[in-house]
Amino acid sequence: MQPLKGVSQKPDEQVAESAVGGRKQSKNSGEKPVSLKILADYLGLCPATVSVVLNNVPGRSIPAETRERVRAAARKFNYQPSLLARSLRKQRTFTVGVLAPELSDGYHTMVMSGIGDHLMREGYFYLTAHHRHKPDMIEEYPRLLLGRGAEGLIAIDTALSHPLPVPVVAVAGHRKISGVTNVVLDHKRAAELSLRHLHQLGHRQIAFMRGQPFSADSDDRWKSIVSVARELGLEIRPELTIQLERDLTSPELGYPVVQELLQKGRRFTAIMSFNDIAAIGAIRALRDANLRVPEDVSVVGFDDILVAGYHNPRLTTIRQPLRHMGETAARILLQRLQGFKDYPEEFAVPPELIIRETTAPPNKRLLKQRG
Amino acid sequence: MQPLKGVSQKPDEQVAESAVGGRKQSKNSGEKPVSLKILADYLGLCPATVSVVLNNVPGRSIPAETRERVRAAARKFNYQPSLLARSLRKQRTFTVGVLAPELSDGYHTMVMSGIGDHLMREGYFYLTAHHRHKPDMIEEYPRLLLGRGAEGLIAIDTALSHPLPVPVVAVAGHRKISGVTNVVLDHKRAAELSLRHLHQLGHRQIAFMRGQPFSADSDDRWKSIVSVARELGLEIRPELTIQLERDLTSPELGYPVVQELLQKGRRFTAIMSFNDIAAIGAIRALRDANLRVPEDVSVVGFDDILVAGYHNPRLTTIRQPLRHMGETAARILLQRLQGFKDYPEEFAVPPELIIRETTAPPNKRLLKQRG
DNA sequence: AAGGTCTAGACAAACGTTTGTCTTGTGCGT
DNA sequence: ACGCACAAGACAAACGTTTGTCTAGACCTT
Repeated sequence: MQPLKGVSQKPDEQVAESAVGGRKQSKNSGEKPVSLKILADYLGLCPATVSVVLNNVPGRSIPAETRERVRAAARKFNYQPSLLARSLRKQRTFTVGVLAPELSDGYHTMVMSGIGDHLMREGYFYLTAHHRHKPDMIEEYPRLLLGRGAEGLIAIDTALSHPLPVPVVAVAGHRKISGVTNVVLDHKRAAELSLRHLHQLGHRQIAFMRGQPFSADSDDRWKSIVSVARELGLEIRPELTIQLERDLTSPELGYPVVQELLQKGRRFTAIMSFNDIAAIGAIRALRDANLRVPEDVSVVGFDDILVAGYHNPRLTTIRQPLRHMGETAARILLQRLQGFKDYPEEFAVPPELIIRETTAPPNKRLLKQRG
Repeated sequence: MQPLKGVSQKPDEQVAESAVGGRKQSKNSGEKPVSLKILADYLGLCPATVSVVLNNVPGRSIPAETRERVRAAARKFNYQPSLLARSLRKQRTFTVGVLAPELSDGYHTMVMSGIGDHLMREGYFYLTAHHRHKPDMIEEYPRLLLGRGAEGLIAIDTALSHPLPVPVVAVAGHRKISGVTNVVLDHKRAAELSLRHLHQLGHRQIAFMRGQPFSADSDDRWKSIVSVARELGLEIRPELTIQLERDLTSPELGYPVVQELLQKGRRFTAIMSFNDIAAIGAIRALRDANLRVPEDVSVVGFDDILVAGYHNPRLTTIRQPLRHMGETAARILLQRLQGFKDYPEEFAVPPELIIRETTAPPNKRLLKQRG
């Protein structure tokens, strides 16, 4: 018999046996993990056979007794196959890469949460990278993730610039790129819901926020608003249009721009914000100018991030089913990884209007006063 | 010359050259990534030599001309080494695992953000897993992550039950486990800051929230409060003590418990909440009972998650430097991975009192009325 | 008793790297 | 002309798996 490396000689040793049942993991703390080869040596078998047993490979004849012996040994030494080695051999890593601009704000994490749920449920792992909208990182990280074994990528709000050699699903990425499936909000529907809501309440003087140029959603959303406004016969006035520029995820994003609008003496009875965060900033600017929300000015947010419902007053907003979009993205990616060729180029998810406390009919009297 | 697999025969071919400079990545979309062996075949060298050049291994003599030839070829075929294979060979993956209960709420994502920043800066990747406080998952995922190649683990608010064979850093995990470094808040200091603040304002009838049993921080924080209260001569009354039970990350966590307190007619002028989310729920319950915050009841939160500053009224709270704690955790873990043996068992980070709008002197008149 | 079929498992190659050792050839000094 | 040092790179083993093929013996059939 060969000398064994790192493990006890005696198969029937009691001490080691109890280390499995009890909490004596600490015993194994410093030691290397047990490999197939070591296990095989211990059992007097060859590694291949052990592998076959442990993976229940069909079409191999191994007697039940041997199988049990192998499994017992695996338990005993707490054998964990090296997924690294397995991945190398099988050319499958069961790992995908997730790319996001940021990890700490509500939008992305909500999507990530949906992605994570689905991936873990399906037995996949994921590597995360964030790029803060920096183009060189957006260029570099996909490569790194692929090198690191990612079989596919999910990109959240990320402006991918060219095709990649693996399946990619983009959430809120709007460029059409070959090989990239886009999971997007149905922005037309979103614009309909929000504008119609304000219109029905009686608002006609509405201030609009356009998203930052680097945000993937900005363009589509704006086009939809323009289109729906036309349908409703609502005028979009340039002097009531705010262009966001700053890369912020705090309400400060919406505060100064609304403040400026007020200082210039513009008249409006409602604001359609680009997102909830900016809406909160806008509301603060309004309050600081002694305007009440919604009595004096109505505000509609966008996204329905967690904060929206907690805010005071609670925010009327367009809900993006973010978690669901994340799940959808993960699901589509996994389907594509499983060789499903017939995937959609775009997958639109319907938004929902959540009416809370920041919208009300316009205050005619006030409007007159301020003009 | 050997036949080459998958790449063009001619080294000087113009088309391939331009594929590197231009955006023609799409050409390579379906194909397998180029391996060292293929590259070597193409160059008429052996894989080892190519590896040596590309990694700038010192102590090897390769003429500059050959080196340049190799590098040119690598660029040309957009060679990306398989980190999988490299990891297997070098027994280093540059990957760590991150374990969290949840991905979508402010607390964990803020910590994750700090972790992610530091790890990426140092060239590490990380795999994430979330367990929703389910014990079997807390048991299983570390194993999986290790099998997947994680060299170390960071556990956020996770009740690890036993030592692991790799370095572990826990954020807000309070059990002392061998091999686990704890990054924790200085809870004693936190209790001092918040209680003293309320005490100085004049509050004597304070309702307290105790965290859920499964939350790692709950115990320590409570003990600190009890201890500081004693020092200040403040009485902690059982009928004003709320025990949180539900596993929620929404304000609903704090709403019903405070409502119940009010219905029972308890007198109090301030609430010390277990966290910001619960504080927001508490405030809502107070408002729904026609009590004003802070005029009638003061509320102190905990964590200073993003929402705290956005809320209306803006929340007075104890800031946990969450991002910083994440960074610290990552830094300690990396040090330990680099063989730094002399790591601390515990690393306490000081909190900060953020005074905003939810605390004010007590309303004596009201207190009398309600009694 | 010879041939055939099955069983139990060994063997070897492969995945894509890295790294220690070995070989070949060239140029040098004497 | 000889040995030597050094340059340039080949060779092989290893990391831990998986999987297709092969073999030795056992058992069965006629």
